Amino acid sequence: MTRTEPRPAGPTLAVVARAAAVSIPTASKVVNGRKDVAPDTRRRVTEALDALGYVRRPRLTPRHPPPLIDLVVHCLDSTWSGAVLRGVEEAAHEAGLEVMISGGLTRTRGGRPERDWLDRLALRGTSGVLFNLAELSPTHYAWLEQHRIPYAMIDPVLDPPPGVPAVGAANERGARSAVEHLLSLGHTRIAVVGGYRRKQCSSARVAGYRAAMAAAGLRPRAEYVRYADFDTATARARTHELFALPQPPTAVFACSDPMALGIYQALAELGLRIPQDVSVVGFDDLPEAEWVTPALTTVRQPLREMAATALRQLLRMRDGGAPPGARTELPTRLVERHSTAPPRPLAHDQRLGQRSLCRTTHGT
Amino acid sequence: MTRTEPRPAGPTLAVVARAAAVSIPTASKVVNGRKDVAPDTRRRVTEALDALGYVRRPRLTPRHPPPLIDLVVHCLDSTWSGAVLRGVEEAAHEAGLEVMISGGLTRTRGGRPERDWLDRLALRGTSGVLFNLAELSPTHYAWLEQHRIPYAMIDPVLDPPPGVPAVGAANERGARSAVEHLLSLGHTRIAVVGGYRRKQCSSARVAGYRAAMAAAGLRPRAEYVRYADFDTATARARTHELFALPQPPTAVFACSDPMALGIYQALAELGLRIPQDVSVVGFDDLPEAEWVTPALTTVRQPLREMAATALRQLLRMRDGGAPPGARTELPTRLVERHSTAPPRPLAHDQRLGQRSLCRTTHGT
DNA sequence: CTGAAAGCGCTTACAG
DNA sequence: CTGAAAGCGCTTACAG
Repeated sequence: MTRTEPRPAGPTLAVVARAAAVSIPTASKVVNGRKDVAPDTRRRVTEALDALGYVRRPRLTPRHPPPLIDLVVHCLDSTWSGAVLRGVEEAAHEAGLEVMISGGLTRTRGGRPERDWLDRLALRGTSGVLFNLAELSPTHYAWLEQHRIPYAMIDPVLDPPPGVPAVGAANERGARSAVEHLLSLGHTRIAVVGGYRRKQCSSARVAGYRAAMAAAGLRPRAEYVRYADFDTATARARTHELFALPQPPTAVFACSDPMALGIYQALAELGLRIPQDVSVVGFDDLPEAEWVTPALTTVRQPLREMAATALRQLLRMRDGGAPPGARTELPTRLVERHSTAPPRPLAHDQRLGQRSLCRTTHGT
Repeated sequence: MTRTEPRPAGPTLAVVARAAAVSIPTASKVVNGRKDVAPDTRRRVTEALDALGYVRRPRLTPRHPPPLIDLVVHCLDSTWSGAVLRGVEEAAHEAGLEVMISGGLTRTRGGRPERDWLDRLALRGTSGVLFNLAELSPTHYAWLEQHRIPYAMIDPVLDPPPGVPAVGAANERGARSAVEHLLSLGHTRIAVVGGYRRKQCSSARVAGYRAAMAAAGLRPRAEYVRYADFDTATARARTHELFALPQPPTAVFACSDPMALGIYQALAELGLRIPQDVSVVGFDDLPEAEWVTPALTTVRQPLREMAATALRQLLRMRDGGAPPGARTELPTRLVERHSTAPPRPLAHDQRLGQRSLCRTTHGT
């Protein structure tokens, strides 16, 4: 905890008023920018205010939450968070609010935020809380309701209770466009590396994959569908499994860019080239998609805008607006870069490792 | 600006006290965790507090700044800021403080922060302000002093007035280690791409380059020293200039990782391979150094620790500790990855573009 | 332990 | 325009 100790005391309004030779109410008017003050009086008071370094303390009552919103992120130094932070900060600035970074849920135990954090939040007040990628428990929701703290979710892992703003991307459609792109290139043996097996947010992308395959008359084999918990290292391991299959895929759709990076690593370890030997598509369009070689073709998720939208919805509700209907889905867009190409001719029937043999022959 | 309007009013202490059938002072004691309350009374009050969702408002006087610190960053979605944010947040959490993101200086005009931001900062109070990569004007310093707001600088562009904590990395030594590494590989035609020509922070790295060259008995040619304002695109342009020279370098030291990325781009455009044709060393060790191919050899700057250190120094001073002497410099470390190798034999005398001709011959 | 009384640092009518 | 008076939402002694 902070010290509440000595520290040079700033002057009170009374001191300023005395210095300017006016009453306290008059000084108060100047501080609050009221009009009914004579120019000369205003000048004298302003000077005293400046000279003494008066610091105004807003009165904080439950009716007047401080002009700030809380952003809860799990990991502060990911490029994901960077995009979200920027979107939130811009929208907050527009609304005259500042942004407090909350580590509360980061240091969660068993899904429960630190009691300290909750207490402090209630203590200082907030105009609202924005949860990024969060999975709140019923206890959280109850607590927020009880304290009448408005909140909203950015790309929630689970859908929040009805009436709570939740903004995500068009996961199913986005995934579909990724797979359709691979299909149009001529791939049929397309694998998918999903995020969490059971969570709705990532199952929508796998569903998009299935839908695109089905629309092309293809039934994806069970062994082509893997899950890697949105983790780079796990995706790398899954890729090794995929390419140890009797019939490895010719293309892989990763349900997130960080997982695509894991696929890149595994492919490099296997001596397979992207996109000549294997095509890879990601999902997110984080900055690393451009830094990697070859630059990653991926589905762009408008993170900044998602974050800004969530904040605006929160504010609208707080000000008495109607709650948004269901989850808001912002459109995605396929960004074609250099990680995809038509499949290698013989790849269908041969192990991909035996590259040198396949140069001239043609498969199916 | 925010609305200060209706909003469901939280209960006042008086309401809670009435509900618990105690006096206001007694309710106040419970809220403040005082000991002199009977257990049963405390229970009744606590229940009323919870049931009514009472939100405590700390009294904010100049003697009691809110338990929060402000972090001012220029760009929220860079990996640099991510590292700094994380370091600050961790150190702040340790100290029981929360972190407010300030866009104030981001939206600066002519070096002056928005008046709005300054006013608001004074209004709500802060335990201190941390400036990241900032260049403050005398006006800023005066304002901060007048309002008795403690502050510190993380990797300042210009050194702040004496007595103000400033934490950076050992720029000169770090740069020297980068160039010594290239020297030890056998390079002699080593170019440097610096940040800002006139700013102290980046000139220290160029000085390190010169020192290492001099120690090896080499005098760097003037045309091998370029400046690119810490900008990727500019670094790319400078690289094209460098390799249009009659005698292009065999290695380039970039004074930041983002500039190294620009060098990568230019080299790819020129058909030059890293590290076979040209070696590249960066400075920072941001995440992208690992994502790029080949992985970048670079000088690691402990950003998280720099940020945490700046915060701790600020807090120590606020609590009456002695100001740190001069700028604090944290040690750097060369991280060897895959962007450096010995120079190509003939590279000294031939244009690097003519690769195929040089395979078997040997130069100086 | 409890709470009436006084005080703090304002702000809000409102009389002049 | 100005400021005495009343009020707000507490907290701080302190008497019982």
